[in-house]
Amino acid sequence: MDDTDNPLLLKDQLCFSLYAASRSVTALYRPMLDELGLTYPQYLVLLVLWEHGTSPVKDLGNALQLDYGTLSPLLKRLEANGLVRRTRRADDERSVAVALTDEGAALRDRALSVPPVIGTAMGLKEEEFGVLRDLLTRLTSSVQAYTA
Amino acid sequence: MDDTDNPLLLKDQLCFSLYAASRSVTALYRPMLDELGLTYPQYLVLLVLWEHGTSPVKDLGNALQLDYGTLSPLLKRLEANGLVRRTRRADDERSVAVALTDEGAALRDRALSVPPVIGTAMGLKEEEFGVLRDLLTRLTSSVQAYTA
DNA sequence: TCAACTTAAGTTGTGCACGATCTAAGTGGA
DNA sequence: TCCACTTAGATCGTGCACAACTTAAGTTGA
Repeated sequence: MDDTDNPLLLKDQLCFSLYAASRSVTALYRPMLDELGLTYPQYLVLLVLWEHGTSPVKDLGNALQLDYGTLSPLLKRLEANGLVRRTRRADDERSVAVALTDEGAALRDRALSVPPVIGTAMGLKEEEFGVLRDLLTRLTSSVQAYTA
Repeated sequence: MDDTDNPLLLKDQLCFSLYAASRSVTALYRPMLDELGLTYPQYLVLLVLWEHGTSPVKDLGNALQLDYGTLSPLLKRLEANGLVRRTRRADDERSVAVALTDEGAALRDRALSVPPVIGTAMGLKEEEFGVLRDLLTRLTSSVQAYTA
């Protein structure tokens, strides 16, 4: 078998580079987020809340591309840990508003120390960050357009 | 708060682009792998076996950067589905050799139709694939060097 | 030789992801 | 009005990921 004609070589698979990179970055976050009592997806939810304030579960799902099956139990854990509060909206009883508690809002200050460490560990040049983010964003929207 | 000084904006986080891209690509694979009766991590294990033949669990773990806690049950499911066979090595009873069954080996032919579809759906230019894969590979090794 | 150590693998528990299913609340048209 | 439909969210089951722990086999040095 001629390797140059083999489309199933692991090292050539972009999908595997992506999968491995994503897990390695999550692993990089883990010890720092442990100190904050957060998992990586929980951290992402808080990023949205710190940025946009109280949001319905649906908006969190849109922002992070996660469904209720993932978010409902995750938010329940965040609530159990005292970082958010969930309340049914009065004007639409179907909707649940997720709000930061004082403790959840205060955690933002401690989280500010995280991104610089991540950036350093990634070891890319300044302009490479932009190139990579742009390629990933285009890849994702192309794939999602194809799936839809 | 001035957005340009906010290091916690979701859309600026490379880590989120990575996380979202990885999940979207896995979702792209899902319907095609469903037809083969595989999950995405199972597909990756088979890529290694198709390429290298019978391998100890340890080597699979090294190739895919997965630990025994992930691989042991995954391999048990692949074996239950008749795609691989696990046998203790005679020369070192600690090691378990994972071999393809005839059925597992035959699945390769059907898997050959998958990569072209994935490539099309990603919608990147020819040279962008290489750039992206290279950036991701460097990112991963830099992050892993930092973690170690 | 045999106790200390290392290595390969498995097990358990927690927390994502996601498909499938369910419920309850809101909406719209004949 | 009221029935079909849609929407927001929760729940359940399966399969990763990964940390922590356990077991059994192999290795090594005093």
